[in-house]
Amino acid sequence: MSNAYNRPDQLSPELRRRVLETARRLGYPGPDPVARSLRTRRAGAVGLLLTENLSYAFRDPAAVGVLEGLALACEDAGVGLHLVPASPGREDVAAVHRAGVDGFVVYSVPDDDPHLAAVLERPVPTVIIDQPSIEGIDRVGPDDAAAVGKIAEHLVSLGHRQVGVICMRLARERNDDFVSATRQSGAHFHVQRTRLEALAAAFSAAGVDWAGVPVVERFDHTVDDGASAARQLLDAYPQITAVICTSDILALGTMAEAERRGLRVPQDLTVTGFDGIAEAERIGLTTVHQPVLEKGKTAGRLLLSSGERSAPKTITLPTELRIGRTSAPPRTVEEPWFGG
Amino acid sequence: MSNAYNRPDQLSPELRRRVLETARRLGYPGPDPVARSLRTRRAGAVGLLLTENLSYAFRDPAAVGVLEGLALACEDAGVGLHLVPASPGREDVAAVHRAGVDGFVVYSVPDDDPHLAAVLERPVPTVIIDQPSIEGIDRVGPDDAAAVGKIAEHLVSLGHRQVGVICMRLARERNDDFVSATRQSGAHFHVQRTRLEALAAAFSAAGVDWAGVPVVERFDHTVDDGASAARQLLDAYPQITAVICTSDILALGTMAEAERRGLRVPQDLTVTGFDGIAEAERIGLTTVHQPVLEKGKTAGRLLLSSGERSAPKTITLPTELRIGRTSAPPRTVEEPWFGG
DNA sequence: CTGCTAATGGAAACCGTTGTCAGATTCACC
DNA sequence: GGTGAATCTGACAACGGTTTCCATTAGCAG
Repeated sequence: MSNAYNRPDQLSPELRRRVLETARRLGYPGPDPVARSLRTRRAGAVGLLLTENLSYAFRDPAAVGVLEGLALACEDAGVGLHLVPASPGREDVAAVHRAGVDGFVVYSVPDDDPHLAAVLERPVPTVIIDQPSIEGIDRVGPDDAAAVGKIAEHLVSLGHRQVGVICMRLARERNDDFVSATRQSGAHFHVQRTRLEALAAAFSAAGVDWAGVPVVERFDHTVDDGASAARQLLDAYPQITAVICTSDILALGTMAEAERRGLRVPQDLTVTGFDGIAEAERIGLTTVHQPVLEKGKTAGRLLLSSGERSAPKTITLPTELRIGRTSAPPRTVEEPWFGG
Repeated sequence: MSNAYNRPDQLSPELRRRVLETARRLGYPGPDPVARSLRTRRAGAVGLLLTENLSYAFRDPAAVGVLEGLALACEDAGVGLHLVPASPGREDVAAVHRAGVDGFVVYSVPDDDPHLAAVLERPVPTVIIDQPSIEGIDRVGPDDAAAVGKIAEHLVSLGHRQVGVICMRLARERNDDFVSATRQSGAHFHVQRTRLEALAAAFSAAGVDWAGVPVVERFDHTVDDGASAARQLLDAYPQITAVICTSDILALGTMAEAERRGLRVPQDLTVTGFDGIAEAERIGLTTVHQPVLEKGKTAGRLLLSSGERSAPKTITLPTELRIGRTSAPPRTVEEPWFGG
């Protein structure tokens, strides 16, 4: 029976025809995939864990890009992609236990995420995209420190010394406010922490006191949140000449807020992003581009090829500084030799 | 053992503790999800079949919206979403057979799709989004005929009589060209066929000979393909005053081509779309909006609630004509009473 | 101390497939 | 007719859980 379905070459065409005919007549719907998976020990699917409200995940072009790349890799290999239901709110780790998959791709979760812990307990290979970085686990991501360093250098060389930062969520607890030094250094999102550290290093090297640089955090990752963060930042620190955002989405919000205030970009305010999404490119945002589609694809391939490999692998993807129309030297407020 | 994990109340805490302790010591990774699924006859996942290159699926905001809605419904119910690998090219129906799922959502496939046939053979509930429409199978979709009728009425009332149509793929065989009457009426994509029929009915009623209305088809659904279709259409029929597109993506391409030609929209050319994606709204495209997120969510809920129900259900979602800045009365070429 | 009931632990059946293996049948060929 | 290869048949043991069922024990009352 099994042979008729799975190994047509092992038996005569006539017999195969007869078997299949009889099966059809008896209303047999074909081998049960679950039973088959149990026996063959292959589920034919890859799990994807992203601890983010799915709405946001699908609304962020960078996330969609990763998803697309991963789906492509799965499609190539003929395996399914299983989206694990894991909202940030619910602690429902059961979904991770229940997922019949051959491996997991984990996309950008905090290092103390319970779902992640549940994934790592399972005896299947795992690849992490972006964060966290865990000893012994495959990881794919950009070199965040270097990437952010490029942005910082660019701004420093333009002459910016009074800057502000808008970043994404740093921990699982919501904090839509300014960020303290301890929260910065204790951030559970490795990527955001690294980016802040890289900024701190670069600006400190340029003689800027990092402790005096305001950092605003937003839990949700939307354009509107970017705008409200920019408002909060500029209300408190109007002297700022450049706003550094750790994502393009937040930067788009900052642009909107700048327009609302009548600030011209880049003459009155420089704005930078991160990711290099299409929308950013269209409006000429200065940003660091990272290959999101490649990121997903690489993670998928890495996962599907594990088993041939023993040592854990870390793949660092290239990034590229894209200087657009939203960065320029700061407007020098005090220029007595111009004034009357 | 099973009780220790799943029914803590059925045994003494002491025993439970001892069992779990021993399990941990032996390196037991918890119950195997596949074996569990086999016994309980619940996979805890919903399959999604979309016979479209995944790249395009993720690039089309309407498709992403559906996906998002479906994912939300699954998240609510705590079940996974299993993307079945099924490119239009490969006839690899095995992936459908291999998917361990409790039901399928089928999104916009041709009525002769082999993957769809494979899904229907499986003894699990199925919900179809958009197309095809199959007797006895749950379906969720807009009232395409009525929706397109609104567009047609709008254009007719504006005075357009010389129109052209750009539509999506009508069959699994590629045809990036004008569409014959037989191909129109024999289209395997129910939605596209219905839309064309509705246009034919509306314009015929307005005294326009439908046989003389050119229809251009594109296999791939991208902005570039929309542009090339518009070029083909306008090269052959420069007298056209309005281009009706069966999707916003194609309409965006048409807008681009119009600009390339130096045609002002809407003064020189009226362009309409279908779907109501964000990008269309932003530029003020005249289109019919359909609630794509709701579509996915409704399909998911319908599928997950089947079993409580016996009679197949068809849910028709509301659509709304959104008149934007891309439609206006045609430029009257011969206006002798105005001329000198 | 006996008898009954309730709680609990352990054993066995079952889910539906695949893989193996022994035995039966067919067929060709010497 | 005998031999060997090729093909087919049928039985059976996993795979790793869940569920049912039964035996054992504990608790308690008479």
